[in-house]
Amino acid sequence: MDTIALSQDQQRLARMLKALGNPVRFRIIQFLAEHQTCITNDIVQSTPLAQSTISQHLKVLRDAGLIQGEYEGPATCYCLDTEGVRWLKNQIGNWLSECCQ
Amino acid sequence: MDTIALSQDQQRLARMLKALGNPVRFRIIQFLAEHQTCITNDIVQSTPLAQSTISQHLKVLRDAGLIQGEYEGPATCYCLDTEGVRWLKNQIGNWLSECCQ
DNA sequence: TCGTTATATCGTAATTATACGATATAGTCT
DNA sequence: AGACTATATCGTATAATTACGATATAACGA
Repeated sequence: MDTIALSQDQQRLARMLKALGNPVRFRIIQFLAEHQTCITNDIVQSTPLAQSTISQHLKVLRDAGLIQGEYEGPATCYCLDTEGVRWLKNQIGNWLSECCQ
Repeated sequence: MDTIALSQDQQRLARMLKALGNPVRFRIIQFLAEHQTCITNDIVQSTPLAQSTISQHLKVLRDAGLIQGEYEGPATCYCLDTEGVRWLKNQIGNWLSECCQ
């Protein structure tokens, strides 16, 4: 599957899906959806995992374009990347439309 | 994230997303969508990967409920699990509907 | 029954992901 | 400047994934 590569969009989509495929990251997205916006520590507090671990997961989600983070004083304020999430939902919505409804 | 576990549906969803997050498996799904139905060897031929590798990927997709396979003589005939794909598309469609469109 | 064909599974090596503690960085307040 | 707070990054151990070749399984035809 190296010769028959994915398109740019498909690569982006696969990247997002992979990011979401991890249960911890999936929960982080849910958490952000419920809380609109919050700092890293809020997310850390909601889990039994170490701060460094969560920070790592946040990076993956950020790189995938699913969340955004901006500095607020010493903290980082995270929220969903609604643009990215919408794009993802759109892609999946149109995906395999010929065969699966 | 062990204490605050995912629901049954969310686990199933995450499992599907993880399966699709791999570029090889993503291409297999595309291939099946284009060819409707085909045997393992057709998929193997379309890639530079070994037969055993593809077989392994097919198992992951099958376990995730994204494809179905049934024996046709010595071969296995694969096709999309339209039920599963539709469920996935539905889940993503309704997902985060409050915040993202 | 004995090949032949098509897959699945096994054993295993190499890579990637996941988790942690320790440390670095950067803003804030005194 | 110095202490405090919140995060990110580094180094590293462990686990999971991905790939391969070799082998097992199961149907089919001579």
